[in-house]
Amino acid sequence: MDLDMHPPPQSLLQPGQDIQIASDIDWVSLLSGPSIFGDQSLAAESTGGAKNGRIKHNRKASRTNKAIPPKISFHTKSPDNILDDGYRWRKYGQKAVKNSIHPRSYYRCSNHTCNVKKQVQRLSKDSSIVVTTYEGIHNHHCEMLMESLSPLLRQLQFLSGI
DNA sequence: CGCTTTTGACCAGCGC
DNA sequence: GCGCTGGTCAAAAGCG
Repeated sequence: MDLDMHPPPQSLLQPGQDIQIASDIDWVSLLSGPSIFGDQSLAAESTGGAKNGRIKHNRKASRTNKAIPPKISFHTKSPDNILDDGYRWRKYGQKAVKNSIHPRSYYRCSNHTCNVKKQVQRLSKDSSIVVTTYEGIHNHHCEMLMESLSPLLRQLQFLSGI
């Protein structure tokens, strides 16, 4: 499998942060299908309809289907909501979610040509755990990321081979 | 001045 | 059909 994705490298984490790939991940389904946290809660790449003439994307396509971009979720033990993964993110929304006292934040890659999104939410059970879900693949490189990515990438490739 | 964050409104999907 | 929910938009405000 080609692991062309860019999870947050550990070397970029702040001291005290403890990154942990979500437990019991089925890597195959994770990389090709719905999120491990449930399609309903985290799926919605292309959403849509129109708002005052605005064109939105087709949400149904993402719910029912098939062409879902890869999603990678991380559990990160950190006091900070923002996991510094080397990329620049622009926040475009925040929502209170059901069954959680913590709001979910929505970010997009600041690179205009890059369509990657991520969602950040704290676990209601354990406020110190931040769940970061990446959706899509960066179509550009980040030097800071690439420098430090190698060790984790090797680990991911190992895991994907299991 | 350009970029980011905040925040309320809007929309579609889903369950009933 | 209606209400709930999650995801997105976009204007305004904030910041360096």
